[in-house]
Amino acid sequence: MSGKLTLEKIGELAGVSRATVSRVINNHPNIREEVRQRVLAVIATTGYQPNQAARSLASNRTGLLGLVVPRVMQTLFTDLYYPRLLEGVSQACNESNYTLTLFIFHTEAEEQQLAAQIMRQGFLDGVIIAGLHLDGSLNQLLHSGKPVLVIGEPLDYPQASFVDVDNRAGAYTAVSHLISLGHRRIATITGRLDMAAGQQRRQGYLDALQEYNLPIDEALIVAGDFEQEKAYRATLDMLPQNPDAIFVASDSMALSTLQALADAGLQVPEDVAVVGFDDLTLADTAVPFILPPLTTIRQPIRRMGVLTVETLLDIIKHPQAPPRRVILPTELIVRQSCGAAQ
Amino acid sequence: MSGKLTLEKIGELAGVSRATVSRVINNHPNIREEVRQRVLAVIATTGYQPNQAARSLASNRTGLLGLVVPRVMQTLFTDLYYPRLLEGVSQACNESNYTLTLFIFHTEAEEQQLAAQIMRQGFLDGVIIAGLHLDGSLNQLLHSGKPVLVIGEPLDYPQASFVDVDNRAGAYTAVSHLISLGHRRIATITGRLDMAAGQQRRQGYLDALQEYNLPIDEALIVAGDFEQEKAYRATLDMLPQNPDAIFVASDSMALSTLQALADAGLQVPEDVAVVGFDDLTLADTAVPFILPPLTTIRQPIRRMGVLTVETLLDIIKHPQAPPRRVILPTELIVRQSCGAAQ
DNA sequence: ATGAAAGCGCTAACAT
DNA sequence: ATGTTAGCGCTTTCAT
Repeated sequence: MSGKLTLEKIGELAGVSRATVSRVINNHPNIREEVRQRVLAVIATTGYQPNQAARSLASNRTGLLGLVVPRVMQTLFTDLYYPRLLEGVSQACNESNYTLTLFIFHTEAEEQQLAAQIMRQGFLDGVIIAGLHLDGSLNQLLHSGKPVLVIGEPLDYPQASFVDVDNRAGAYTAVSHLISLGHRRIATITGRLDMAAGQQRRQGYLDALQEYNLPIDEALIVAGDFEQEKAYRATLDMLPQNPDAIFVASDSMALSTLQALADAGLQVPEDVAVVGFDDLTLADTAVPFILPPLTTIRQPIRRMGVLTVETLLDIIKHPQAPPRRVILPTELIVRQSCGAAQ
Repeated sequence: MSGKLTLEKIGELAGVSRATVSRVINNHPNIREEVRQRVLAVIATTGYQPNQAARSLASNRTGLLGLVVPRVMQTLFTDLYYPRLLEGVSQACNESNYTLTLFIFHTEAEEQQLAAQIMRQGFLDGVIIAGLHLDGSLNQLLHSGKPVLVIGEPLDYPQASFVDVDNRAGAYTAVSHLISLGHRRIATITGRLDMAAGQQRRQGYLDALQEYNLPIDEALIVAGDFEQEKAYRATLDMLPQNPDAIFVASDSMALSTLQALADAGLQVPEDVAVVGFDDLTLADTAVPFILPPLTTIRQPIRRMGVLTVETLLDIIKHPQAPPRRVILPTELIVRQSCGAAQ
């Protein structure tokens, strides 16, 4: 090995110009097969790897995608939502030869500083924002001209491209299921109503009741804000209304609801049926000690990660096309808490 | 705004050469304060951001750190180990102005392909490998000359720099605790013995017994391999030996042990005391339905992430120094499964 | 303390 | 189908 390996050197060894080597590497057409093989052979034997920085500088593409996890979403790092999302995102990046960069904001100062960095020209080819919120420095990103995709419909930015699950339909399915099991006084613990997920899950609940001509009782609609403590309290406070079933807008809250019901001496599903939303760890068999196992609406989180990358790459390829709105279906997972399982 | 913002343009606007602007940006000494202020003002008003690719090409540094999660470790993405590690790593990267890139291997093909990419010159300033295993393409990385740090002591590469917790001492503490509670027939479900964590936790168990002059009974040492199913079976198979306590080498296995004990009609901690290792979700209060809450050895996972980055940056700065061996202490978390809590 | 100028290694437009 | 060449935007000697 003599010195650093560059395109020039490879060309020299293969008896061609550096431009030809570049073409071979980038799979250009119009290369004689024989030459291509010769060049590839030299590359293989030398172990040559192109210099990414030089490449980016010349081509104005970096092959880097950013995944941004805003500060407000941090609490969510306590369940497996992000790990699963990350798996999907990572896999799709691998498959499309992009490298994933990760930005997790811990403080507001970080958010400020990193937002600038993220928008830097010639640094990221595209950005995924996992959970947008108004109050950050991130909204600038949406106007920066850089390809951006948001996970979770951002209510305040109707122009933004996003990927989300069909929260309304999921909630509708959950509540319809409870109705089909004979329940009539169905309550709901709602999520944050300033987020699309919270709003739409509530709407799905309302739609289902309406569809089956059941009365809508405001006393049965209580706020949980996606927080466990609030859900626990809300459940206890609402119990005097004698619900025979509860649709809880997230599994994490549903756990607290189960706890509250247990503390109130009620049996699930005998006294009150419960359906959650998300199908995160808590609900599935990885933790076998939850009694009773939670019937829930499964989000295809991993798939969402994959689609996010694919959609973002499409945006990068066609920057002028109108905003993308990708909405994935959910799935009802029947376990014991609804009383349907035998 | 006229055209693209470059060093040249900033220099023009500030009435200096581009070299001076570069010096200001990179905090070189020997810049007149007045000039520095003038340049900084122009940068601020124009919103100029240096082009990272150009920077990297000229300086041979990218500001990119890689975190590699090998394929074999994938199963571990079912608990919160990696999310917590990621938080620490990410935070430390933010603080030191490095950008984190994430590589999760899903298939062997991916591992092959990405390993080459990761080693590429001028791409990553340093690499963290979270869980090394022999059979991958990753061992090449250790010989590539690139700064590499491994999380978890790699048994097969004594020369590698690593960060790990003190597994032996942690296990020793766990078992000593059980002994101090009066237990004498203490069993252990071991982890994978081809990993340092598995070996050392087993060793800590042995050391504690020896220290207190308790007999070592091979029938009480059973293999769980860090797998829940194996742990479940191992527990049931070993019960005829009448242990009065069990030290389980991971919380995830400990859950299966609790399940097995429950299925065998035994009470914890009354009939058998249990202590786990890791202090992941399963053990803490985020999931309030586990009965009984698990006494365990807490790993400072997040802190490990932070230290990993700091150590790696130190390796980057002093490449010639001898390999780093960073070992963090663990902590006994007493809950109900050991019988010590009132 | 500042400027001039030589690359860093690659891509892509142009030429042949 | 391949070679020549002009940058890409920055850092970093080397002058002054």
